[in-house]
Amino acid sequence: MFELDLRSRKPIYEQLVDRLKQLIINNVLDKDEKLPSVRVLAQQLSINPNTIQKAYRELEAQGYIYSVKGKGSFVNHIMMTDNSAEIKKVKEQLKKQIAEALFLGVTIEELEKLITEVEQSVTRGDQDDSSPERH
Amino acid sequence: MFELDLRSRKPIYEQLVDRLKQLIINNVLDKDEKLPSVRVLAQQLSINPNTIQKAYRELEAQGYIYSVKGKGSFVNHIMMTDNSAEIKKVKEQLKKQIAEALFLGVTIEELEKLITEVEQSVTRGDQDDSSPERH
DNA sequence: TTAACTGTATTAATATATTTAGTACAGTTA
DNA sequence: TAACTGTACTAAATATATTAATACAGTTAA
Repeated sequence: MFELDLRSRKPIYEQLVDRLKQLIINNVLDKDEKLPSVRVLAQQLSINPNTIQKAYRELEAQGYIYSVKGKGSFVNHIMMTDNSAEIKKVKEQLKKQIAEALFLGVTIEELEKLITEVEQSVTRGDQDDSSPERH
Repeated sequence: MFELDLRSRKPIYEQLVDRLKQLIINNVLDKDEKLPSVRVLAQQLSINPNTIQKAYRELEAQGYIYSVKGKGSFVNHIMMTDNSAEIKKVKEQLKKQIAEALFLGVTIEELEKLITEVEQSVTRGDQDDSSPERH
């Protein structure tokens, strides 16, 4: 499904969270799409199932996925969840990164170009009303 | 000088790096301004000098400060260093954060407003030609 | 020159965080 | 029923961060 850097200073479960977020954000994974089970993904990546579970738990806490016992873990309809806390976080982080970029010599024009690029690369995923029952 | 969260999941030395970067980026610390010595800052913050040293080493590697044995550590003229690698990093990080923000519902207008806000908050520091000798 | 400062390096011990391993339980699906 | 799913828990192993103590070399000012 994707590659990990087992030698990275960044914990594996964090890499997993980041990578899965990317896939969800860029609509590579559709709404309600089933993620690999913790055991299957663990085997594919040759890491412990507990590590996958930790990543999935974090993604669920942040509202990106939801899990149903016995069924699996699925991509969430993000708008259904309260993500105001996440928005605040990402905005604060963005301000720091923007300040750093400006300091390093990146121009405002370049920053605006980045926004345009990202916005165009994010293709909208179609809506789909058939969702797994959540209990 | 500033406060740290010793209970945070984020390592102390990383908090130090981030905080000092902020101060440098926002011109709270002027070019060639002397930072507290590793021992003094360690005492002020009640942490080990080695942890300060680790943060300073990282800041030096990223080009934000330079250190002279026997003299001290000083804020760098960032433009004198090759920061293209740092620029590439921060741009990549920004793209991820922008994608996440858009996904969470932040509008492009809000993103552009963020840039304006940051740009206005960063007051330009005056140039100063008297620098410590680097050897 | 001396005393007190500076950065830097190294080793060892400790503390904390991450990952693995193994097991168990409950719900789902065919 | 058999094989899947998420979830929880404890224990052990591993990796990382932090502290502690010491040492060495360059700088500064008395």
